[in-house]
Amino acid sequence: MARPPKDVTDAEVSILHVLWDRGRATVREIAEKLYSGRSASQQATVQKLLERLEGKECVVRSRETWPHTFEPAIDKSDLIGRQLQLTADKLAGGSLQPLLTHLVNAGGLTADDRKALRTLLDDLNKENQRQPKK
Amino acid sequence: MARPPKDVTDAEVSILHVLWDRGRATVREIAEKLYSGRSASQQATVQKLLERLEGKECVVRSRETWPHTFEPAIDKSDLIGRQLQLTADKLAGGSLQPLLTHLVNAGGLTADDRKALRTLLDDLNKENQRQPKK
DNA sequence: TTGCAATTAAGACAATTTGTCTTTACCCTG
DNA sequence: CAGGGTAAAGACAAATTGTCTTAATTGCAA
Repeated sequence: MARPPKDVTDAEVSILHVLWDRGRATVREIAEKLYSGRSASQQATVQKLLERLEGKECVVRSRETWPHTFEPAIDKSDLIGRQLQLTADKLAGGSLQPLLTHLVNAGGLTADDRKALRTLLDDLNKENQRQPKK
Repeated sequence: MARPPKDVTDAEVSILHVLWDRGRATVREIAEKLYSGRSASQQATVQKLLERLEGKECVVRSRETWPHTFEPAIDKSDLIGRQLQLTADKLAGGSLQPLLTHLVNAGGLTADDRKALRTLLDDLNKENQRQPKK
């Protein structure tokens, strides 16, 4: 019945992609980009989606400007992380490790990718030494 | 055709978890496990969810037995992979790499996670050595 | 064999989600 | 102040989701 507040929907993500690209945009600009048109109803759709994104605190609306301008309030990488955690909660008891395993095994990593990953791990370990467990 | 298998809902996943644990189960067993009860309606709910899972080809029903028994038709890791690909499609242009990057450098990993990842990388390197490309 | 209790099948149901659109009120600039 | 563009509010249908009801089947025990 009551579905847990699902994350950001597809249409909303498409809006976010425009904002991530431009940094800031008006309803009209977004509508032109997404629908290659600006009929009243299309703009209203964008307006509604932005309103919902605002409610989810994924965009910030500047009401001082006219027309209002919108900025993303969340990074693409944050959204990726959120989505990954959702997947982990749903399928792996909340642990991200199984996702990692899958990505490394099936992610099509090149030798260079693996090398870079290893370096990253080394850095993380170093950092962890300096700041041991709390 | 090869229409991407539809997404699996939360209630459906909880059914799959039971099946992954037991390997095979009847409606009644699943209902008892999930709802700690076996009222008619609860079993009907499980029945319906299994029917939908069957439609999504996520479980196999054995109609020769009575009552019917059900087996998972998809691994947990397959489902994880499917979900990861969905996330990649939605947020990373279909590439899994950004998800990996995020997992590694966004700090969600424990020391054990990192250790496990390092082992994974070792295995990949070993495998790669057998087929050297210079 | 019959009758019963469990199981299956079919589908009704409300609550929610989602993307879209309509309507109305609002703000600016010419 | 008039008009076009914009915002706000919300209506809308279609689809989803989890649950439940009813009816038809099944296998077993009496």
